[in-house]
Amino acid sequence: MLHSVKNYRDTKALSEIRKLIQDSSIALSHAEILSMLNGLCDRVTVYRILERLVKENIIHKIINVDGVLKFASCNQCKQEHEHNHIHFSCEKCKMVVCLNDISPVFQMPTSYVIKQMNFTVAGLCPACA
Amino acid sequence: MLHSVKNYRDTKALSEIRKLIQDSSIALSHAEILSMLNGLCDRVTVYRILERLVKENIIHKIINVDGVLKFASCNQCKQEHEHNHIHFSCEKCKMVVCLNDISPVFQMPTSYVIKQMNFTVAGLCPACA
DNA sequence: TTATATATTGCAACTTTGTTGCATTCAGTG
DNA sequence: CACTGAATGCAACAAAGTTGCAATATATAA
Ligand SMILES: [Mn+2]
Ligand SMILES: [Mn+2]
Ligand SMILES: [Zn+2]
Ligand SMILES: [Zn+2]
Repeated sequence: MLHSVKNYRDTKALSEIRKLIQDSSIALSHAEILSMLNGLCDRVTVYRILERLVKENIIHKIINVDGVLKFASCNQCKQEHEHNHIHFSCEKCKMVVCLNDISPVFQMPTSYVIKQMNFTVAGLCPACA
Repeated sequence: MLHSVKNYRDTKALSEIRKLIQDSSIALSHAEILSMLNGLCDRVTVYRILERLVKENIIHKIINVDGVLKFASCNQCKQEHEHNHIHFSCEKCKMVVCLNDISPVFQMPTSYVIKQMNFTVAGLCPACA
């Protein structure tokens, strides 16, 4: 399934980055991932691998309220990213976590076509409150 | 009320930027504001004025799904920013609008302290759909 | 009106984040 | 092993945002 559309190749950097994100309980930024890799690959490669993992629906992007981009594993996403859940961002320890089972309910005017959503709530996490 | 805490001064750039944002039906980015000012002031000054207007609860920041930062007038914000409404972002014409009367309903675990929210829905606006 | 204090600005320099082109390397296949 | 093109590293670039400091302009007092 990973190599369905294009002839993707399994590289050391790819599997390492995927493992980092999947094993993390919180969402990670490009900078955090790069430093955790300890020089395994170039920063441009990290950008390209993240872009690829997003395209393959293995991870998803989270834009934080402070503008920092973070990445987390996808849980229910199959054909398309389905991110109707809330992302919580701690203002103190800066961690970002997916609250996969909390989906806000709202009613849009019918004239709008919805393609993606990003719900971010910021404040203090249980550890910092 | 503008000069309550600090001795703020009323400058040409400040009033011009405030007017631009208040007269706009859609949220504006730093770059958009800068170009609309037509060389009235330096780009650093725009950053500083936007920061100040946010601090004074006159405008609020919107982080778009594509990571672009936009600014819009505050409607109901008094002491603190109260942004429980949805921001819609059109993927085609790139406009961002506050849907002030659409507030998502959701239930957070009690262990989290909520300080701010950012709800962005992207897709096609009525004009582009 | 003029003088004064300091808030605000412009400019240069810098950082961070993200992108692109191209030569080189390496994973997958026969 | 040899071949093909996907993946990588590197340099160069662009956009966005920050900081320090000297110069300027606003509010207020004299
Ligand atoms: Mn998520
Ligand atoms: Mn808004
Ligand atoms: Zn925390
Ligand atoms: Zn549109």
